[in-house]
Amino acid sequence: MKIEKLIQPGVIAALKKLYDFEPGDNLVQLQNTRKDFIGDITLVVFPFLKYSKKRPEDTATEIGKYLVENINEVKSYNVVKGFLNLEIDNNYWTSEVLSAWRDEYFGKIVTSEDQQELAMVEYSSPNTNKPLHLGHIRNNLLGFSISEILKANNYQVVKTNIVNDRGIHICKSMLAWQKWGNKETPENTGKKGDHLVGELYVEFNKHFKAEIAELMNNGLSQKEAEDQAPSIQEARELLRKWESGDPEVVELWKTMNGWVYKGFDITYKRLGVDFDKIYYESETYLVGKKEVLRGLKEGIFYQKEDGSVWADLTGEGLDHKLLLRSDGTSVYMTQDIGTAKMRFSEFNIDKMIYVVGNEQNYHFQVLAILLDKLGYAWGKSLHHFSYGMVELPSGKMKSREGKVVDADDLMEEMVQVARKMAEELGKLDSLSEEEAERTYEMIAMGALKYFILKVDPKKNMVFNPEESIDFNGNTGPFIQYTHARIKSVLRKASEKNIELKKEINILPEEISFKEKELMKRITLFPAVVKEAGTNYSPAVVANYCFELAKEFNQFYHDHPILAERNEPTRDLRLLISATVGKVIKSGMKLLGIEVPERM
RNA sequence: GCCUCGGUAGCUCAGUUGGAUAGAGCAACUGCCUUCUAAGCAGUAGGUCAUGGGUUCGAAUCCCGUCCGGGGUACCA
Repeated sequence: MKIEKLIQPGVIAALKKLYDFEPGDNLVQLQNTRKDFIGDITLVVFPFLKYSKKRPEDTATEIGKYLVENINEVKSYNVVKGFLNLEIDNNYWTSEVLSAWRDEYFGKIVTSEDQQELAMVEYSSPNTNKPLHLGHIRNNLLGFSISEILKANNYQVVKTNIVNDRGIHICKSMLAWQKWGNKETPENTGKKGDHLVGELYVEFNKHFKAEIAELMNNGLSQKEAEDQAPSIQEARELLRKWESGDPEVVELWKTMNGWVYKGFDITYKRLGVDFDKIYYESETYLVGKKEVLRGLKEGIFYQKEDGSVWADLTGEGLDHKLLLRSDGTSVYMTQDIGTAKMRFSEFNIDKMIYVVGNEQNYHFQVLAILLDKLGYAWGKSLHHFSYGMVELPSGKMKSREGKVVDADDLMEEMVQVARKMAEELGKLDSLSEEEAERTYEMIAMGALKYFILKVDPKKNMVFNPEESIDFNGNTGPFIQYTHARIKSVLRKASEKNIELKKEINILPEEISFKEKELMKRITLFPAVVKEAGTNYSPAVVANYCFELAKEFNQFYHDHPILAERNEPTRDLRLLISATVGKVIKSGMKLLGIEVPERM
């Protein structure tokens, strides 16, 4: 039982008895006692003063006395100003840790399948004209992690990806291949497919930019130049041909997208993310178009004289939104409407979550309204999991200029650093080469993932490519290392035939401050998982894991475990160690981070 | 212009529904491996929580103004 659940009713009863006052739950403010004071949990009594009509100290004392007399687990109290610090009996903490250790699902809420809601999480959603970069990494890691967190909060989760496989951006790469590609393929160059296509995209922009400059020299405005440059005209022509099903163009499109998918698969695999269902824009945009036309027919939308279709959102305090261009082609929004329709007809979705950058807040605000207007009850309930940008010290990444941190390069560098570091420390000498490689990979990904996920998703973050991501301090490897240490102790324990006991018979007064701190920290895990789910925040889990690992390392430093002579103490320390290891492992799993047995 | 999000130590970030003396890590400096893994532990130093008001027992947190920055407001995605 959670400690708050134990104390809260007692406080309410105390207030009723002492002051004949019944507070709402939110008036009873319980918080963990700060380290500088004695106690485990603290009640803030200021809100009760107007009912007690007494000084804060006296009010606190009266309530404290009542709680000690009426709740077994409350051992003692002390009062500092308006804060009532309660000390909880140590037996409570040991029994909580014991049940955490025994509970296979500790921290998770799991019921039978028919009681679970279905959440669909869309993430990644790449364009197929360039390789994945650090921004995509944040997206993928957040999407994967939030899926794991939702599962731990009793959701059935369908991970989905909408691949933006059609449109003008692909045609730019296709055109570049036709004109300047020299018949290069991944096979004849050995290049990764998505990288090859990405190079072509940059190539296109190089020519495009030069053409614009020339046209502007000839007196055109920037806007006119951008519209009339031969490259863009040709790319548009390719798009028209694609839409009309020109076999040659469609063939090239299929081939180049195929290259890209092969490349993406490698990146996704190394990153450790996957999908249960993949949608392709080329298969959903026509559905969207149909929906928009239906909306037009039913008078939900309107058409301008040039043929373009719009939604009037002024009633919602927004602007007018384009849904179909004057030439009848669809825009981003059109496709998202189609995708949503397909998803909801295919799955019984209770909660739809879009993991998409905050630059698209407006887009999703509009999408929700449009779906609602089109008559879908679920429209309003979609959730845009909006996350901040990854920036370089010099500012935003720009893929058009090739100014990006490439996902594959970054992962490879991380592994190299991890390998070098492990070799210098001589840590993995006892492992086979294969196991060592696997561990470098695990540590490198741990460092990268933790670096990204420990930051509040809502906030922008800065990545400095000049400084490699740390492996010491508040990092993934620090937490992984803690786990490996614990595993090492457990291995040694079983070598010595020291078993984890089912009961702990330690005298409460023999429990040290740090031991108790650790036990308290362990019991917090379920609340952390829940909070992470409610707030869509892997960062909450990440920071918890760090605190837990840090406290364990402090404990480990000056508490002998196996060497401890007093058996009950040894048993408790071993139990704490094992449970911390278990919690670290499942916490890190929620972040998509594996933990090694040795490192 | 309008909408929106943000500004916490030199740097990267935490900071629960408003609570006690604002915390970590990195970088700098100093100690600790004959003992269960030193990718660790302990310590020193580092702050006008952008800024000015307001709300109250109490504000980094809530409200208003100002300054600075990001994003959006496209027949781009």
